[in-house]
Amino acid sequence: MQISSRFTIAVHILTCIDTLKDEMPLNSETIAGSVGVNPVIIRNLFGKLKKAGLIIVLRGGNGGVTLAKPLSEITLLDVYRAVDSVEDGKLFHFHANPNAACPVGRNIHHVMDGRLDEIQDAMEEKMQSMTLADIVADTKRCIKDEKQRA
Amino acid sequence: MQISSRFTIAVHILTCIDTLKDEMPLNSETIAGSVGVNPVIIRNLFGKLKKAGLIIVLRGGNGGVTLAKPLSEITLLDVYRAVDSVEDGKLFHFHANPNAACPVGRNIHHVMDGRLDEIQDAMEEKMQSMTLADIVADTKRCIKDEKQRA
DNA sequence: TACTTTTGTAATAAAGATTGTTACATGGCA
DNA sequence: TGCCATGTAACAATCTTTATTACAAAAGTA
Repeated sequence: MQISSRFTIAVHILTCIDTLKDEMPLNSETIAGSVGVNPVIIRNLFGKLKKAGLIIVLRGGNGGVTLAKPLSEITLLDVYRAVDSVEDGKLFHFHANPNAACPVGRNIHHVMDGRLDEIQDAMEEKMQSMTLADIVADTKRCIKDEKQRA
Repeated sequence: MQISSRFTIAVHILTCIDTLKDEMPLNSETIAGSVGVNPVIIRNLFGKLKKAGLIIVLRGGNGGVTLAKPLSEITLLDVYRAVDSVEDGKLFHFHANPNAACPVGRNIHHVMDGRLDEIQDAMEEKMQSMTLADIVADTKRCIKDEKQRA
């Protein structure tokens, strides 16, 4: 199955915070409007991103969300891990009951584990090489291009 | 969410075919016994692996399954793709309704798509570098070690 | 203090995928 | 004609995701 949209939504949230901070109040309601989901989904992700130290969230009038660190210090891997994109941090679901009475059944887990980790590492290293600063820079460039065309 | 156990089960199946071919009849029943799932799960995977040209499946008495090509020519990526490990071949689930009325909402998909593809490519390249011959060699070594210890 | 706004979170439901299981038709060989 | 194994349909159980309502808790303001 696919990796949860929590990940792309979280990137969307962080991009909004930096890109729209001078244009509108940044709360779960307005961001939900941009993402196209229920505000509670956003508030739950606020909780995870806050716990990971990526954002600061305040309650009450004039509350809302701000970044806790520079965009250049937030990698896609940080976001991916913050929102529990996969169960227990493991990308692959290994079948649970291989038969220990079979020579293959009792060894396959051990033989595959290292390789599955290598594959996951390759993916996570690529994620670590990309920062939110890259994403936001591209987004702002797109917006500027739109204005020029208009 | 995690990648379906169809992937690890399929690797288990192919490993059984080569490792146990002289020890027992290789049909959905015996392989299901090694994997620890219902034979119908195995038969459904037979269908996908067959369609991908990795195995040959015969019905009737003395039926069962054999490899369609050398293990060294089957990569983990081949198996991963054969069994539809992720929907539409896309690793990431992108939230479906970003708001086109928002500057971020109407650009985020385009900005992220290339990067998500890069991440997926990094993972798939690693998978392509590993063959079933590697897995089976390790498995046979484990089995030999077990016998020495006994 | 009372009011308003916004987060935090529980509870619930609907939809979708995975996995397990039974049942039976189909194909292929003796 | 039997026998055996695959192919597949049909269903159910479980789990995760996503959506939604409701309300308590916190924080600022009049």
